[in-house]
Amino acid sequence: MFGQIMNTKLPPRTVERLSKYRRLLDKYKGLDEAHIYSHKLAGLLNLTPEQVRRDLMLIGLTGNHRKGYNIKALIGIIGNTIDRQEGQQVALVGIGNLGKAVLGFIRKAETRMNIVAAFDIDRNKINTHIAHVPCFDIQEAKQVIREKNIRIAILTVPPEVAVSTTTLLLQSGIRGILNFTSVHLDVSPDIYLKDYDIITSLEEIGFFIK
Amino acid sequence: MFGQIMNTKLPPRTVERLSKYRRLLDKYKGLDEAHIYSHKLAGLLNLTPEQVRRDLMLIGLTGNHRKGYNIKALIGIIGNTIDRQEGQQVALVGIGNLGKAVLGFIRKAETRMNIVAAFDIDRNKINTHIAHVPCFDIQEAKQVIREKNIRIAILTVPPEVAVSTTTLLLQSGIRGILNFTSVHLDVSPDIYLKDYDIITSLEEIGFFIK
DNA sequence: TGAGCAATGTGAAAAAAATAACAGTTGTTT
DNA sequence: AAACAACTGTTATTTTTTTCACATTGCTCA
Repeated sequence: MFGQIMNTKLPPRTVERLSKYRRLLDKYKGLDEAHIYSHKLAGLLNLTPEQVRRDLMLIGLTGNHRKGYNIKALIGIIGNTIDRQEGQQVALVGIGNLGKAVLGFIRKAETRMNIVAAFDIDRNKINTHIAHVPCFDIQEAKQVIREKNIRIAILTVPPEVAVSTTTLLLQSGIRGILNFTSVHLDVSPDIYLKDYDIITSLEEIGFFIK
Repeated sequence: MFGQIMNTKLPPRTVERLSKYRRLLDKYKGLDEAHIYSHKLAGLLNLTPEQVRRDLMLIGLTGNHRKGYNIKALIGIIGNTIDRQEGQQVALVGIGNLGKAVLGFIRKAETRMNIVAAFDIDRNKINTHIAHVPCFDIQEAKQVIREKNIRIAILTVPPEVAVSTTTLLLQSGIRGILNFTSVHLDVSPDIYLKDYDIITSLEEIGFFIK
């Protein structure tokens, strides 16, 4: 309906920005105008208009030379590009403060990334629901991940068990990991790993403002 | 002692990696060998040896052509490069699940980024200590931030108040922000802002593994 | 209707970052 | 002590990402 899925490779930075365009515009949807200019969108996200136009060009979205880009079409095509049709299943591994916080975030956001299982070792959490997500014993991970067709894990376990947990996850078929532990995970190149390294980020900020 | 502070501009990616080298090597310190090869260090962090050598070159560290890089010297020079002598003061703003988790992380890590104050609106938290960090009413932010010479804030407040809180922080003299809210913050270019956008990261992972 | 303006779309240039290539060093071995 | 091996230091090349520049388009309004 909104143009075809582009299976040409997109630059990682573009994918990142596309996700942001959509989240921003989800709020605009319905309200206000039906269209938005590249410079408006750029301004809202501290980008340049050229960057925005190029990103949209790459996913085959064409705007109106006078009115800008149709917001619904934009949201639609971004969805066709970066989502799987049926959404993707995500597991949360480690239900501590951080895990709960992440759950809260994602529940509020409009996204097709569905957290469908959480894992922990705490008997008090296992077999309960947290924020509507069923909690399992990490022992059952392999089975649950297979059954629910989960490919992505958010890793919020204590650092001591980060490596062993990762090994288990990879054996269970996980293909992408969002790593909140400060532990470096050594994974093969076909696994998509994204590190959220708080200390490093802080030190980076520290360096650049001094 | 370990070579001079280089005040030439370093690429952001280099600064990021330097922080990681140090964290990794802090664990090696004392143990094992006194030296490490670029290819060993690269292997441990999934980088290329060339990248490592270039980074170290940029901070003026020179290795031994046969033995590699002296680990203590490496840690020392990275410190001289990216730390302030006296460390830097950081505030945690918003003491929810996420805030507490972040506190836990940083307390465990060896870093000169010191969290010296936390802010919230919850009467039950104000004037207590959490993980040895004193908690203040956000109303007092301006005063406390000035007094304690805080320049960096970790923003873990609910999205509804993200923008207003940021305004307050910037008025109080904060120069760098690590933003955990999914809200886009529009700050002037002289403020160093780093976004931890969980949804975007997840969608990016989703795209690249499909 | 047609001139003007304010967008878009995109090739080309520039900047930033990563990778390759290799000469130069240093310890080791015979 | 000469040949070797395995590193480092750095220049050159390639790749990736951003920015520039400008022709083209589509609405508006005189």
